[in-house]
Amino acid sequence: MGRCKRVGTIALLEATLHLDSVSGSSLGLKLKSLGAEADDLGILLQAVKPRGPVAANAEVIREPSDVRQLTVLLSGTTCSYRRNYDGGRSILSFQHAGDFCDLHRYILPDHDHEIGVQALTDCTVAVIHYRDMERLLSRPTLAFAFWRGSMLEAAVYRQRLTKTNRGTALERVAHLLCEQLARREVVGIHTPRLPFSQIDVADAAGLSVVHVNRTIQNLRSLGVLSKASHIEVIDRERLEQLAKFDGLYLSPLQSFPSLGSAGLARLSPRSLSARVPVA
Amino acid sequence: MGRCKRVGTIALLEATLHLDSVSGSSLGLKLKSLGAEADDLGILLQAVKPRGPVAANAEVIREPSDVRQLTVLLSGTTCSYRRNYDGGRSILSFQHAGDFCDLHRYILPDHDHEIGVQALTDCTVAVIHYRDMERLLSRPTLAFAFWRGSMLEAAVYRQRLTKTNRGTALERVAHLLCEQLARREVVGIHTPRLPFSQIDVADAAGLSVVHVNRTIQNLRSLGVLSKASHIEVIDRERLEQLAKFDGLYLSPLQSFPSLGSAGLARLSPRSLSARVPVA
DNA sequence: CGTGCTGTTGAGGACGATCAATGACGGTGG
DNA sequence: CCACCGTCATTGATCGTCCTCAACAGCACG
Repeated sequence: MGRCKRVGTIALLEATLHLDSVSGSSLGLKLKSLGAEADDLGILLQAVKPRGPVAANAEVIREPSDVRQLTVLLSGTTCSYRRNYDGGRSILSFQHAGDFCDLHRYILPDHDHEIGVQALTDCTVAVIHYRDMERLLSRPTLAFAFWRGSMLEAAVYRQRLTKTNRGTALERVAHLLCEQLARREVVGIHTPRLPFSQIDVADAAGLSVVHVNRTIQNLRSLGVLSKASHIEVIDRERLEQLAKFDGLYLSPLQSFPSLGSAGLARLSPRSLSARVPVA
Repeated sequence: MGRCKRVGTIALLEATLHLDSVSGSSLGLKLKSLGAEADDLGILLQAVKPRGPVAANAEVIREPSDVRQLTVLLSGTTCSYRRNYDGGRSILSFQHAGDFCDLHRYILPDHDHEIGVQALTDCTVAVIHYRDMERLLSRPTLAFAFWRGSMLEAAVYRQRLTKTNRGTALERVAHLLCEQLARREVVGIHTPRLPFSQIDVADAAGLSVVHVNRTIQNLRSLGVLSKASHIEVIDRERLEQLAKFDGLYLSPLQSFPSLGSAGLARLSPRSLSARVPVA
């Protein structure tokens, strides 16, 4: 798998493309985390066309005509969301530097046209035209990287599904924050401060703003978040405890000894539903 | 994209592989719905090795040693689930004939080892060894079909996320049922009866069994479900109304006129969260 | 004819939604 | 410089959906 072939060469390639080295290296780190090799990055970056800045709160994918291209986030933070019938916003996931904003509609047609992408901070974005994708995908390792990207997205949704359905408000919020911290680290962002408003958190966690506020105050009084008016994690370990967070699902390549589902013995039929304390 | 090249040839190929034609054609239908061509099906079916029956309530993926192969469901219904800390079962999704049970761990290593697959009815399954996958994936249309499969899975999760977070119990349950009906139709299953217990529905919808029971009784009194002790939809249209169901996200290939996000004008910043009645 | 699983019903309680109002902050224009 | 405005954060009070606990009925199974 793609070893660390020195970030320098990547930054160099990016520089030739007028991508600033910081954001570019986020894209590079992201792709390496998906198993792309150093050669792939060069090829890919040739296809990445800068598209300039997007102001906070603006839509990243503007109109249907953006359809024939893939949008990639170079810096800043965005969210993909959907409107629910009553006009509310449901945030499906966040994107950080290096993430693709609309990979979901490259292969599937725009059935998910109802999904929007909104900038949460000032951002810079770039695009890859669909006609260039074929060339990129002809490289197996790169094709696999894209596929992995899709599956990672699915894994994130899965995780959210389980944490969201059951679980208290505190767990949901804590888990959401943990996930973002972990995903940002993958692309080289290590700040403890997250660029979300409480409204964003509410829409992502499926809670009311009021209750998110109270939950955050709770986290603050526990010494997990700073007292500042923004969201800043100061005791990450405790946060992960509270969230019962296990970041394994976010690292696509790290293999580890097959521990299997050893503990999960055959239990009686559907009574699986019952709260059987795991052996 | 993949026209209907006559199901007969598919059935023939399956027969030579000792796959019964009914279940085989589910797999065929599924793959065609993902854009695979008739030629692809032949190639694929050569790699599909029958693995025999699985009794209701048993685990489909038995142990870690099943890791180097993909499991595909030929007949019956299964669910993929995860245990949450308290021993409860969270159902992530259902599989019907033709669906892959563990595609999620082909490209990603078994980070999601904690995901189990349980038979809800008597099933027959087959496997594709990973070593055969490379050959399959060398065919672009087939590789795309697999990728589409992953993305479709993600789309299902997305939909569940929005319907599950917000939305009443009745909506959640109704939507769940609608989704299964639609997905079963894709693979040629048109019966109005669904092979789930109320416990399964509860674990999938993130509700307590008691409340699911009351919700189902509600649906029965509305004339949507039959009074029988199993789950049988007798007024599907009404069910889809109640669920606000739009099955578009389940049909990966059907393209349609770009209707874009016309109605969603640029609104003021994050107040998107507010219940702005959609213009 | 018990045993186990699923389905059903009742009562009480908790978590989180909703409604309403206020404070803090930054930007804009007079 | 200050009044005005919009956005976000915060607080209190009330209400409803859904959870939990508990018990029982029907049914298949041995």
